[in-house]
Amino acid sequence: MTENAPTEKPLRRDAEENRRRLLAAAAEVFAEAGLDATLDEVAARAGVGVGTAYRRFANKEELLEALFRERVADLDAIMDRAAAAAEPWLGIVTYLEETIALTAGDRGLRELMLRPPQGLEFVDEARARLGPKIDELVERAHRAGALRAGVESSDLVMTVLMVSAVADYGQDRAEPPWRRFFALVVGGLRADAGGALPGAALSPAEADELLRAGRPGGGRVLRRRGP
Amino acid sequence: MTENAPTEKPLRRDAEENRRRLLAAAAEVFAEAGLDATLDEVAARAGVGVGTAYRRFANKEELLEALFRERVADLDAIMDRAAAAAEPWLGIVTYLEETIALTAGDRGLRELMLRPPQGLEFVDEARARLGPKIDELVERAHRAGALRAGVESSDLVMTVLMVSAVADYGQDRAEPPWRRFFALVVGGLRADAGGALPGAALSPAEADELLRAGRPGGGRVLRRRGP
DNA sequence: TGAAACCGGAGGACCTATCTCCGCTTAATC
DNA sequence: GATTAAGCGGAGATAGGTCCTCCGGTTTCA
Repeated sequence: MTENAPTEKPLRRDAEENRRRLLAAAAEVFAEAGLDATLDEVAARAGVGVGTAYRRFANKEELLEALFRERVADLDAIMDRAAAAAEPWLGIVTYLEETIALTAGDRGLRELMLRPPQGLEFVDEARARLGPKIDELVERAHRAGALRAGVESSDLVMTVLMVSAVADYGQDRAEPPWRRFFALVVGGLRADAGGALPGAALSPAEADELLRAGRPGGGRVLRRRGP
Repeated sequence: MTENAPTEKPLRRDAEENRRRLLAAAAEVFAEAGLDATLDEVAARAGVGVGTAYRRFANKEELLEALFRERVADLDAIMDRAAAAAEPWLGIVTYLEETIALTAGDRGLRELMLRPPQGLEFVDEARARLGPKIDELVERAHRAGALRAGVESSDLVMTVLMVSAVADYGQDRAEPPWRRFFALVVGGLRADAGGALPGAALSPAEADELLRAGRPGGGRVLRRRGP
């Protein structure tokens, strides 16, 4: 889980331990406070000096990458599982439910996917990979007549967004509240929910722009030094 | 609409004109960029120097208050209209639809209601007024058997939140996209939508905390000078 | 036991936002 | 038209925050 590449020569024991602590602290801090938490905060939570943090990770960006690489890979895994679902409708629900479950309570991951700081290519790559997989899922469900007329893949993305917006709270409960709100929404996607939705769906470009428009802060999360 | 209190002696004509321009510019800027847009931005959009802005409004807080007082009053008006609706279910839809319509495309108003900067009492007062009115609406609808079993007023607030989170875009279209997403959600609230929702609703205190937790920035919008 | 690796955290460099100040301009009044 | 009080612009002072560096002292490991 937290192994380092064997190509580099191993760290001293205390250094290795501190690295582990930093990653654990970063996971907590970014999950709670979002991407613009400072490395000072992370270091403090890890019980370690800032200097140590910057010795292990050249900058905030590098820490984010180390931390979120595998979490983004989880999103890919979810899509694969959804595509392999026995029934089309189950695939849709799998995608929605597991994506929300993964991002609920991890504000950092949400912000990473929704308004990616420039300079994190692995996020852009992931977004580019994920889009077509969702399209596929939607087409399959429509062919089976399982989806409400007129529902497009941007509608599914918006569904994730809507529920995620409200998913911050109460992760510690036995039944996290977002499941309640998800239950509220998901029925509207089913074929038997009623006629076609009003208006036109967002085009991929529009959906993307909406994502990037983001919340306060407008996308500027990393303000690197450099020239 | 933009009249000043007659208790103060009137401004010079150019000053009055600039005040009007500043408010108009502020409405645009805060609607687009949210509450942490700067007064410099507002002044620039108004075609006026920053000095003029700070001469007319002692600080950002005062400008926000002048700007949003009436918009908050609109929320009260919506609640009254919803309470007076011929049928209970219509009341619910009125509340949801009109609130979303008002806040969609006005990011400033949304942030104001969702993570009010400390020191704007009129917002807290409004929030305190609005809560019981929503409760009333829900009770009435339940008595009439119009609402899905177990739906509480916090669920309605969350519905507004969910759709609002996605309402930023495309206000200029004939049919703004949020209506599409609203259509997706609203069916889940009806009595015929299915059994009770899973889990427990958020308590008022929990809902309030979720609101205040807010997005990046955590509530610190005004950073006053002073001692 | 010695040296290489590592540590903490004060503080430097830089940025951004709020608000002030003052020489000049404009509107209102006589 | 002249007088004067009110208003104007916008550079920059001030405060506060973030990212990252630096170096004297400590710890690990051979």
